[in-house]
Amino acid sequence: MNCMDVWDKIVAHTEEIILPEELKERLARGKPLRVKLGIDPTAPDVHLGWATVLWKLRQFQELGHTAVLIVGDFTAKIGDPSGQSKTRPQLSDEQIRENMRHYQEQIFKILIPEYTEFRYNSEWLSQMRLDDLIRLASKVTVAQLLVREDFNTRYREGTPIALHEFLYPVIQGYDSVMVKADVEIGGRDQKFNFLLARELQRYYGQEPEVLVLMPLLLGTDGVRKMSQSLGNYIGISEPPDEMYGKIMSIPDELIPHYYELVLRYPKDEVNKIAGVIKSGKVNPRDLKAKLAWEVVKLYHSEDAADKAADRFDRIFSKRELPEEMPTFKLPARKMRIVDIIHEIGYSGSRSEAKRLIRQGGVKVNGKVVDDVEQEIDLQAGVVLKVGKRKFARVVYGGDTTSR
RNA sequence: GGGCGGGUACCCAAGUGGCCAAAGGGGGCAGACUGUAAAUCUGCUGGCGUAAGCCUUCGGGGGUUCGAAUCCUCCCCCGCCCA
Repeated sequence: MNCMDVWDKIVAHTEEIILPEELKERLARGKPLRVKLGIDPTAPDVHLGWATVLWKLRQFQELGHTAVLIVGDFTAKIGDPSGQSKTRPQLSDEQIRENMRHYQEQIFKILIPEYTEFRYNSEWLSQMRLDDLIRLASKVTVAQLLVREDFNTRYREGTPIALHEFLYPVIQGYDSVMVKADVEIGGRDQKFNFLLARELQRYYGQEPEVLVLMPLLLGTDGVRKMSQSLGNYIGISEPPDEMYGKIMSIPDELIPHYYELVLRYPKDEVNKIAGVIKSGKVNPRDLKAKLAWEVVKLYHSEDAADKAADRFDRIFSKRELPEEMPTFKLPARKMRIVDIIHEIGYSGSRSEAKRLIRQGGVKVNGKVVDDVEQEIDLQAGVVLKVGKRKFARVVYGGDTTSR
């Protein structure tokens, strides 16, 4: 692989690199680079959007560079002292450990463990003294911070901005200083924070890190970026059926976008796909099914992908029953339909179950049951469908409940 | 420290004594239509109850009243302006 190949590979699928010459220059030195990636331990699910960043990081690893993962445990332990933000809950050591265990399981589906270094930022932040912090803070002006879009709009709209929120980007930048990052990688929404890191590194006499900014993947709603807190995400560890189903439900316009960012297809192929969709020659559904299949294959297996596709077609295209469904054993021979639904956990409350029944969303053995009071004979076992996608086999069988 | 404006359900937001479990929108769920897409239409959207109804919810505590999201009072929190 010659230099040009390497460079093309690195640039592929990135949104922006700041500055490319600096990166070229550093790569040319032939020494392993330290590539920083910040991790928020409060959001432990790796989703497809985040995965695009991880794949880019993996490329660096394949080229012999080191991934330096900074776990933001310090800030996670503080939480959001003003209590304003639900996305920044306060976590205990225990929870952080638990989240990180879960996180690593997923992350190493993509990253190479031997080239991955984990650092917890409490390591240096908990040692920091107030005078250190003030000195650090003096390097950044409020005007500078107000440039950041979300701060800016909140300021203009008069919604509160707590002082510590201003501090977070500064602290994040300080992390870069502490690990002497050569490169920092992340979504393009991190640009502001990353630029600040460069300035701080310069202040501490370090060569500023190169920024590798990745495009943001749109979530299943097709409008906002994929994010755990917005609930529009597809996790890389989700069961195959879920994953397949969620991908099938993305808006059509997103198909090329997903081929590009999730499957990392080269630009010209993505364009070809977009062209085919536009031409109307192919049912977008088929391209979406292919996409869903590929993604499940990527994160699970070919076999799992086949099964998921098959199940999907059965349930939604042919409107048949899935081959497999969970079985619940309930302790009574006859039960009211509301109670059954609630008992097997397919509704959050009895009222919700009633609602579903009244709206015709519940079927027993293929027949709509719209009477909340309807008693169901479980002696022989029944097949229950709740809403569009929940199925269960329910049978009388003592007091054990199992899936 | 002073003045003004605020805090309502998952989110935004109306409501200023009973007709308020609380308008409207968003989101979500369900149904129709479909390709579990989009768009559209319809319905539902605190809990318990077969139901009548009961219970909990309008920042928190006390109070007035037959009755409070609405009035009084104290407290907490936020924004703007002045210092």
